[in-house]
Order: sequence, then structure tokens, then C-alpha cells
Amino acid sequence: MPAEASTSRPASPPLTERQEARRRRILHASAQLASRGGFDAVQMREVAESSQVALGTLYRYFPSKVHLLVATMQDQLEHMHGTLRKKPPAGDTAAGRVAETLMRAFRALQREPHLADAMVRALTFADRSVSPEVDQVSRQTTAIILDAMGQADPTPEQLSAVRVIEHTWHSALITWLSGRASIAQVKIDIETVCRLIDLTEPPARP
Amino acid sequence: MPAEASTSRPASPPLTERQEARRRRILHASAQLASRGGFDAVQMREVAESSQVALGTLYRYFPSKVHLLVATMQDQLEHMHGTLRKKPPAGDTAAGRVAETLMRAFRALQREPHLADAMVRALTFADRSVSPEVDQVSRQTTAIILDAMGQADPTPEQLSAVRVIEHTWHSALITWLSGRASIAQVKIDIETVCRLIDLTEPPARP
DNA sequence: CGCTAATCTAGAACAAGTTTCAGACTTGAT
DNA sequence: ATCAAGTCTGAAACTTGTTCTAGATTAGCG
Repeated sequence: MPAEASTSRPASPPLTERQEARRRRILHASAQLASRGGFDAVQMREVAESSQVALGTLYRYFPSKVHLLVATMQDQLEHMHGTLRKKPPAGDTAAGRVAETLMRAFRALQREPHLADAMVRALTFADRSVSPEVDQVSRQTTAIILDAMGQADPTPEQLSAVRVIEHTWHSALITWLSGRASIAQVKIDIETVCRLIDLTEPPARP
Repeated sequence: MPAEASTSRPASPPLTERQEARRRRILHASAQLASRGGFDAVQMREVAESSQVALGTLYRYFPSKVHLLVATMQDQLEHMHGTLRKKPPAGDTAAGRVAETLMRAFRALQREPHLADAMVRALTFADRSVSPEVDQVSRQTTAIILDAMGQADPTPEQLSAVRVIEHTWHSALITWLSGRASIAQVKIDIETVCRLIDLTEPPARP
């Protein structure tokens, strides 16, 4: 299976092999630079140099630094979704499974806090011109959460709960990244918001 | 009453009158520029010129654009808290009152969407160097929500719920500002997250 | 192969946030 | 009133994201 079903890029013009390689080099350089220094360390000139591409080319592939970092996030999210899929959470309740999944993702981000910083800051700083890409990240996140719920066909209420969980996830991440909340606090917030799932699930319909 | 109790600035060195006036001119110019064009329209050189202050002086008062905009937000929040206090929400349940309060604040922001954009983007983009100021904004927001709950002495559980509500508030605002969610959707998300309050309040202790 | 359009490169140029500096002005204490 | 310390000004310089240009290279096609 081409592993491309739900997450494929618009793919407007299909890229040649060398182009695909360039794109990959750029994303790799971006993630690498982000892993040291975070958002500020991802300097477009450096990304271009590291990935052996002219500055103009970099901008042809990613029309701004924020686009680049959001694309980097899409890339990492795909990895993570794959990883999470392999070992699904084991909790009894949907809320528990979602909380566990998010905490697992959170621990993964802790391992590369600078990378997390760069990606999340870009995501929330993105303006309208990046909406499609940000939306894609959001869909991917939703998919991860629904997977954890084991809920293939959610009600509108459940979708609201999922959206609120995503809001909390992003914002809690930011407060942690900027040193205003501890890991323990993030954990509590996630567990708290996940209770919303229990609120909407139980009517376990006949 | 000096209206300065819970929200006073650190006030490290007390400012002279002229300095206070400068500070005020700067904040006014910042809000004004933000009200057209949003974040990008707040250009430090323009702020300096509009407020009749040298660029270096502007940077002495606010060490970065983000600091300036976060301070602008503190300023606006104080206004808003005052306004909201005058007409407290009338709902029966704490959840309802909080939701109503937040929607009221939201409608106020809708009237100056560009200003909202500038402030919220600055807030979530802020790095560690702005933590104290961002924290202050967060405390002010918490105060507004607790006011609406009519809960002078909240439990830790309730504080978690309030934090999650704040997360949702900020993040929902962002998705609205970047055109990825409708006003209706923001309303639903806020109402959804406010249900967490009912979850923690009912044990209405004897 | 030879052509054409698209793409890529190197590098200059521009924009806006931030820093720096020399000199003028204020303030507070004597 | 005067002096020292601290503050403000105006202007230039520096940094990094972004745009532009002219000339190579590459890809697809007859």
C-alpha cells in the first residue's frame, strides 16, 4: 500500500525524481536546524546551503519560512501517526486511550524540544496564506485522535470534543515550550480535556 | 480606589509623568496601527514615529515587537475586564455564564479583528523572554473566567478546567483569525469546553 | 539530436526588526 | 545653580526573511 491515501499532498504538478529529492533534502535540513536552536535557528539561507539548493529554489518549494516549518510538521506527523498506529493505546475508555496517545506524542516531542518549538510556533503563527497546509496538519491530528478513540464514525458532538482537545493540545504545548507550564501540568490539562469524550460517548446508542 | 490591585505591573522603577505619557502614547499608537493591518502593520519605526519617540526609546520601553503587542493586549484586557464587570452574565449555571462572558469578549474582538490578530499572534508567538508578560495576560484571563463562574475559591480541579478553557479560547481565536473556523464553530467549541465546568462544580459541597 | 519552456543557480537588492552610538536633554541630589 | 547619572534623540549599521535578475541547466518533445 502506497501509504499515501488520506495524507497525500495536493500534488498539483507531479515532481520529478530530482525534485522529490530536493524537497526531501530541504525538509531534512529544516528539521535538523530546528532540532538545534528551534524556530530562530531555521534560517532560510542556512536551510538552502545545507540542502544544496539556491535560495530562490528554496522559496519556489516553500514560499515562506512558515510554510517550510508547517510542511516539516506534516512530515513529522506522518511518522508519528505511523508509529502510534503500530502500538495502539490499551486503555478501557476512549478518553483514557486518547489521553495516553497524546501523552505518548508529547513524550516524543520532549525528545526534540527545539524541533517541537519551531513547528508549533510556525503552526500558530501561520496566517491565512498557509491555511491549506495548517488545515492539513489539523486533519492529520484529528485522524490520530479518532484512531485512538476507535471511533470510525463520530457524531458532530464528538467532533466538537475532538476540536477542543486539539485546541488544548496545541495551546498546552505552547505554554510548556515557553516554560510557563510544567510537564505535569500539561498532563493534567490533557487528562482534564479528555473527559469531554466520556461526556459525548456514553449514549452508546442501541 | 486606585484600580491597580491585582493587575499592577511590576513597576520596577516608578515612571515619571512624562515617561508614563510616552508609554501611553506608544501603546496607543501600537493599538491604532494594529487596528488597521494587524500584526504586520505594527512596524516599529512607524510606532516610534506615531508616538513621537525615537526608535531607541521605543526599544527601551518595549524590548521587542512581541513585548509591545503583549503589553498592548494587557492594556486592552484591563479595559475588557472592567467592561465585563459592569454587566455580569446572567446565566443560571457557571458553565453558561463563562460561555456567555467569553462570547461577549469574542464579539468585542470581532469589532477589531486586525487588532485581535496582532495581539493573539504576538501572544502565541512569544518566546521565553516574554514569559512574565504572557503570564500576566494569562492571570488576567483566569480572573475574568473565575469572575464569571462566581467562584472566589476554586478547587484545583476547577483551575484545571479553567486552564483548558483558556487553551481553547486562545486556540479557537487563532483558527478563527486565520479563517479556518467560522464564528459559529468558535461558539460551539467554547460551549463544548465550558461543559467541563459542570463536570467539576456539581459536588456543591455542604 | 536540437529546440523550447520550465527550472535552477548565484548573487544583488530590498524590507523590517533590532542594535549601536555620539551628542542633547532631564532629573535628582547637593 | 550645578553636577553626575540616567534618559532621549537621530541616524547609521546589522540581521534575516523575502524578492528580483541574468545567465546556466534540465526536461520533455519532435
